[in-house]
Amino acid sequence: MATATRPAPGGPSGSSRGHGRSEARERLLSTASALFYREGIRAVGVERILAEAPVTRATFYRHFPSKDELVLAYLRGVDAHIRAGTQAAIDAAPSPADALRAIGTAVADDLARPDFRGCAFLKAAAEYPDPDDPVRQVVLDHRAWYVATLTGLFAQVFGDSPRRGKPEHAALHFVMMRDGAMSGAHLDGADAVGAAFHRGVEGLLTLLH
Amino acid sequence: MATATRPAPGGPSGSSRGHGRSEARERLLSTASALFYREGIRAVGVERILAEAPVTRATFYRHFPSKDELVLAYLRGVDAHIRAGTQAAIDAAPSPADALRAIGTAVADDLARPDFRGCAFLKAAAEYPDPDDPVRQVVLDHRAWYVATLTGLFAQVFGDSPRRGKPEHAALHFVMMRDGAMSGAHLDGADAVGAAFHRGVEGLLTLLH
DNA sequence: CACGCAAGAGAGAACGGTCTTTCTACCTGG
DNA sequence: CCAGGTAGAAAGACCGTTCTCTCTTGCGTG
Repeated sequence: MATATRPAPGGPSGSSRGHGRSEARERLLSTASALFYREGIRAVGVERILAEAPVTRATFYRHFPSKDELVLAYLRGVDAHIRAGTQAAIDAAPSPADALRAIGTAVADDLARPDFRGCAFLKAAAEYPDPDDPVRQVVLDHRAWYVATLTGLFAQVFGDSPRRGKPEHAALHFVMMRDGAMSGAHLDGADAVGAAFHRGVEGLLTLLH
Repeated sequence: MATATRPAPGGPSGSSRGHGRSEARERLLSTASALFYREGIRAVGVERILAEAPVTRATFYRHFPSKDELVLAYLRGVDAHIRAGTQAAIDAAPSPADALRAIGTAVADDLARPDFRGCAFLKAAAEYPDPDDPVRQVVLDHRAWYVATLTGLFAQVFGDSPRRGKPEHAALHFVMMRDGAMSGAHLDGADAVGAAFHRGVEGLLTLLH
């Protein structure tokens, strides 16, 4: 009985046979995601992840061919999560303007979370400066989707009174404020930056109704 | 004559005796600064810096007790450079509003530089998540100075018509747009983001004259 | 003036640590 | 049986740091 610290050998969900998703894989990904986001990608070694998952080296490399692939899975997970939340906010909003307001509120709520540490994509891009890196591609895809979504919403808002500027300009302004709020909140204080972002979004919307 | 590849044994400036600044030290700092900014701090090893300076290991550790200290010198150099440029822009401007416009133009010019890779301080903060790290302190000092400077200028502008909001709010809004533009420019395209930032600053200024 | 010496800089070996990755061996449940 | 898990050793590369040795330069002293 030398195997003392073992976390439920069988696992709760029985069907962990398929190679797609398994209990160890999910533990691995969620633990790594939290560590990558909180302490940085390069700063977190495989050893740390294995210790906190907890999972052995062999299991890790059976599910992910390399650490880089785990990093990509982490970013793709954040991307999927944000896209789903944004789409839900749009579907629930009674008007395009309200959808934009809801997206802005979601950003402001993020800033106020106690474990908020900035935008996962901007941080990842800062750690991977090579433009050809697959990590950068995921970041760029996410941002392109975000700008396109905002542009579509602003275009609908502009449809009513098309004399206040271009939808692309409004979307870029929104993203610029979001990026700034996300980058500065945990440095200058979430409350003040959140309030500034809220005023900015409100100003952008009342400017063109 | 085995010493083939040597870069001017004596050096151009003779008085390299004082331990404060020397020719090798400046080469070291400028080379490291460029590498840190372009490829990231953690990603650049001492080996790379020594090879590109070029400088030997012994010389490096004679001038800097550790790589961390070199990183701090890099950030303090950027800080000093920006403070000097900003102060010069303020002194040259005929009015506080023009000073703010000049600071905005300086930011926009930065975005358009071909070697622009984002804000050195935001990137450094992303690579050093520990709030107690000396690197974070330099970043926080720089940002506090920046916000204070902008708040002072906006307060002077508000002095004429004090009914349009608080100077702190305007300064925070300016910084938020700057951070966003700095973070997104090399991802979404410097031209579009620079134009959005310019429109944002212009809007912020015409809103309260 | 000649000499010697301290100091800055070059060249390179080497140490201890950490990182990612690979490998072998054993156990368990359907 | 075998797929997926645990356990642990270990290879190979890289990183920051320390060390020893040599060369050159500038300056004060005898």
